[in-house]
Amino acid sequence: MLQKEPSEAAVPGKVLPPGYLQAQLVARGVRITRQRRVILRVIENARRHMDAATILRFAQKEDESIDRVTVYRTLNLLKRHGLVDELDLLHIGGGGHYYEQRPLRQHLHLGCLNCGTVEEFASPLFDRIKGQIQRELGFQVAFARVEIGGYCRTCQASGKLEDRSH
Amino acid sequence: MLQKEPSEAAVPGKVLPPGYLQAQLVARGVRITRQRRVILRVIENARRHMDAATILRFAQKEDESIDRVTVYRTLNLLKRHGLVDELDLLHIGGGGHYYEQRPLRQHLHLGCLNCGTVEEFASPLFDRIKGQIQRELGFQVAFARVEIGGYCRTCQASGKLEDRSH
DNA sequence: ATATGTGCAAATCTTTTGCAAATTC
DNA sequence: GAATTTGCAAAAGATTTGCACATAT
Repeated sequence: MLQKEPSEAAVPGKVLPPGYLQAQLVARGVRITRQRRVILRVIENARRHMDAATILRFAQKEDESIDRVTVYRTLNLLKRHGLVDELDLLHIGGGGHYYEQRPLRQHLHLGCLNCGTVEEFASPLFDRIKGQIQRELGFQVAFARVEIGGYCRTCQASGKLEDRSH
Repeated sequence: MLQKEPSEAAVPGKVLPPGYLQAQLVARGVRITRQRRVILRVIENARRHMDAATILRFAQKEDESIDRVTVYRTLNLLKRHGLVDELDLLHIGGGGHYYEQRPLRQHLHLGCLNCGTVEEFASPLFDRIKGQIQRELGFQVAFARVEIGGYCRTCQASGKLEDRSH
C-alpha cells in the first residue's frame, strides 16, 4: 500500500497551551508515567497527523524502550477522556488511523486525492448544522469527524491530476 | 421537552433505482459476473450499514461459494468508481469499515454512543460549506464523510446513558 | 484465444489481550 | 503493600496478495 505522510496542515488557531494534555489527565486523577509524558509531548508537538506507528517512532527517539502497545494504550486513554480525535483521513495514506489533539474549535479535514495533503478548515456553518441536529432530531452532539476528499488548489493548477483513490 | 418533528430529511430516502449499481458498472465497461451481481444486490438492498463480513454473509445466502476475498475486491471496484462510500461509524460497532451506496444527496451520520444506532441527516447548510471550501480554498470537493458521535433522543429520554466510547 | 475474475491459502497490517515483572502511590 | 502500568509474546481482526483454475468475451 502506498505510504504517504499526511500533510503539515494549517492547524486553525491552535490555542491549547503546551502541557495541556498532561494537565487534563492530572486533573482527572490519571497517573502520569515516564512513557506517557513522552507520548503526550509527541502528540502535542505534532506538525502533521500521525498514525500510531509514527507516534511510536517519535516517542522512541526520546525513549528507546517504549513499546508499541503502550502507545495504543495511551491513545485509548486519551480517546476515553475525549482529548484526542481519531481520523482515518479517507485512507489516502494507509489503512490505519490518525490522531490529533482535540481542538477547541471543530474543523473539517480536506484530503487531496492526488497529493495526499490534508488541509483543515473551520466554518461557523458547521456549528449551525450541529445546532440544527440538536433542535430537529434531539440528538446531542458530543464530537464530530468530517473528512472531505477532493483536489487541492495546487494539484488543480498543476494539471497533473492522477486520482490515487482508484 | 423536545418536540418530535424530524423536518426535511431525517433519513434521506433512497432515490436511486434498483439495479443502479450494476447499470453504472456496465456503462463503464465493467464485466458483471454471477458473484458481482449478487454482491451488488446485497449492497443495494441494505437496510442498514454493513461491514464486509455482513455483506459476505448475505451474499452467501444466495450463493454459498462466494468468497470473502471477492467481496473485498468488489467493494474496491465500487469504491474506485465512486459508487459506494466507506465509513467507520466512529467504531461504535467494531474496528472495520461499513459501506453504503453513494447517495444522490450527501448526508451526515449520527452515531449514538449509547445504543449504537446510526441516524442520517441531510442539511442544505452542508452544501453551503462545500461551496465555501471551493470558493475560499480553491479545493474541489469530490465526496465527503461526516460522522458525528453523541446521544440520540431515545437514549437521552431513557436516562440510561452508559457511554460506550469510554 | 485472451482477458479477466474467482477461490483458496497464506501473508500483511493494525490493534488488542494475557501475564509476569516493574513502577508508582 | 496494593494498585496500576509496562514490555513482551501471542492472539485477533481486517484486508490484501500469489497463484492455479474457471469463466466470459
